[in-house]
Amino acid sequence: MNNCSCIKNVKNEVSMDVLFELSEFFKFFGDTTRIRIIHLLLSGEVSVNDIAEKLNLEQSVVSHQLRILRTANLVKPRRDGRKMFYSLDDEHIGLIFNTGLTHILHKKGK
Amino acid sequence: MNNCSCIKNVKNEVSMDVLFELSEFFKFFGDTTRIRIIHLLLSGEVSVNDIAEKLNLEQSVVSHQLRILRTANLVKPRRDGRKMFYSLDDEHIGLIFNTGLTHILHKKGK
DNA sequence: TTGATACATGAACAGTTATTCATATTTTCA
DNA sequence: TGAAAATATGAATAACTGTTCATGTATCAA
Repeated sequence: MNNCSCIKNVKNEVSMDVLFELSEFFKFFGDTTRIRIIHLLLSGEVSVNDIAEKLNLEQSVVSHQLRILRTANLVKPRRDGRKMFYSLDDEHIGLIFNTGLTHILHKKGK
Repeated sequence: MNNCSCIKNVKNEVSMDVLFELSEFFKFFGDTTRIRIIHLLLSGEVSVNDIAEKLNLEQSVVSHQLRILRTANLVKPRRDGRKMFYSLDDEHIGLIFNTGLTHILHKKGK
């Protein structure tokens, strides 16, 4: 056998780096404001002001959270005049959202 | 039409309560220690001391995090003598873990 | 250019949370 | 019963995070 660490990446083995990134990734979904924004963007792109109005949040709060989501490449901006439209930037986001949602609804169901 | 709030639960509509619970739920995955514990338990039940040893964590840290996961019904304990074996308590946990993992690996892939 | 609109950002504050250390509880075995 | 092993818990601390408030930047229209 070989005890080189390169060989260690067998099936089901996940490096600590990946586990760290994974927890960092889930953190983005672990905030009410962000999850509400993500949920809203699931149905298409929305401007910053519209997000704030529809979610009844201050514009500053929305901008701050959008910056976090944008830095993480979860949302992407598009400028149109003075407005900024944000939309989800990753195909996985909806999947993860719905997987969690299914869990919650299933739990409430019984 | 009927404006009773009961009728409001149309497709794609999620109440703020559920969105709040959803974010609370994702928080459990948003910590490195907990995600490492969850990952370890994916392959079966493990005792507290074994978790601490395999993850190189203090026993106290593991117990504290296990309590959080236990309170949230994400893990369940089983006593055997003086040992406590913990295992995942919900079929969805592995699914959510893997959905996130797929995202991370896919992101690193390109 | 000036004013107004839309958005971004920085600093400060408050609330939350994970870890550490000490100690308590539970079970087994001599 | 007493000691040891395995785990749980409480309090304190330090670090992190979201919101607020004030202000800065960019774009358009007159």
